[in-house]
Amino acid sequence: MKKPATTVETIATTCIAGRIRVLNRVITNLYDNALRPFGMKLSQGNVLAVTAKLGVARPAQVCEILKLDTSTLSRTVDRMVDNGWLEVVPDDDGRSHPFRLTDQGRQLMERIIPAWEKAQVEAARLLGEDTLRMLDAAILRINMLDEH
Amino acid sequence: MKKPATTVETIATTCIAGRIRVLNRVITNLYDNALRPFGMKLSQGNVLAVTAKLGVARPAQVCEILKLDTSTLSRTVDRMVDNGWLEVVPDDDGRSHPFRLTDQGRQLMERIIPAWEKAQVEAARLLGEDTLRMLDAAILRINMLDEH
DNA sequence: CGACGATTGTTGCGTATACAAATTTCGTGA
DNA sequence: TCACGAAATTTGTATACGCAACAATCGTCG
Repeated sequence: MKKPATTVETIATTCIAGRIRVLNRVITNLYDNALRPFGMKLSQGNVLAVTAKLGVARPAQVCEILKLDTSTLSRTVDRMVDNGWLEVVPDDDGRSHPFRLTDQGRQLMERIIPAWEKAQVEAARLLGEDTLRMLDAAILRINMLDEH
Repeated sequence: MKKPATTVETIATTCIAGRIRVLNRVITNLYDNALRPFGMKLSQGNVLAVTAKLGVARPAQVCEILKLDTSTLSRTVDRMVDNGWLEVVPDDDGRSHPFRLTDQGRQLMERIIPAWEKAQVEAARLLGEDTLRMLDAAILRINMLDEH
């Protein structure tokens, strides 16, 4: 039964969030480098992928899945519409602004797959199998909380 | 020996980086909320903590530890100097701009500890012990690469 | 000494991120 | 119907992040 006695000097190495952020930067840069030739970054790629899965996507729904603030997604979608990868579709409910992939967006997804797979292999090698299993578990737990 | 046959619809749920980013957003928000009463966000808290550990810190060194681009740190340090938490110290080598905590910065660190600990407990509960172990392992592997 | 390459940071620019506040539209109850 | 609260999204503002280009300083080799 030892009391940890946190000191400012120990926080740097023990902070869970700090270490997740380091991980995030390293891995994100890896994918961003892989996607750069296509003029696309991972954050937009994720939106594209989720939209591909949903068919027609409502912003709130995508934000729920990606745990993104709606204001963040709003501007990301703007850029992707400008790039010709997404298009807004009309909806009965005037408050809703659903969107979907354009043909160009779907073609881009297809073209990107090899680069994405390469980054995926690299990331898996870098992190190790155990880490990947734990990532699955962590995401599961996070998603469970929302449904509760 | 099955070929995975990646399709655009499956990428959303399998992308390692995408899931790490989700994790990062959830956990970062948790700590940012805890630190908000102190006018401080986690990203600055990490710089503060690393600086506390180093005593006198050189930018390149902090960037190496946090895997941050030097341009990002440069501007974060500016803000923290403006806030009175860091001070730049002179150096023989005119290229170097090392910095350290001010008294005010160290006092802030001390005051923050309870809130940080609370977030830390919450994050640990949310992620589970196994995930924390994987985080240790992942960071270790990442740091090993640099030394190689 | 003096030019040149290497080291160390900073600036310009565009995207990503979230909170707070504003906006638009919807549903409902008087 | 119309007024008001709820729901869905956008705007305003500030920080975080990285790449490319620039700036400043240092070492060294001739």
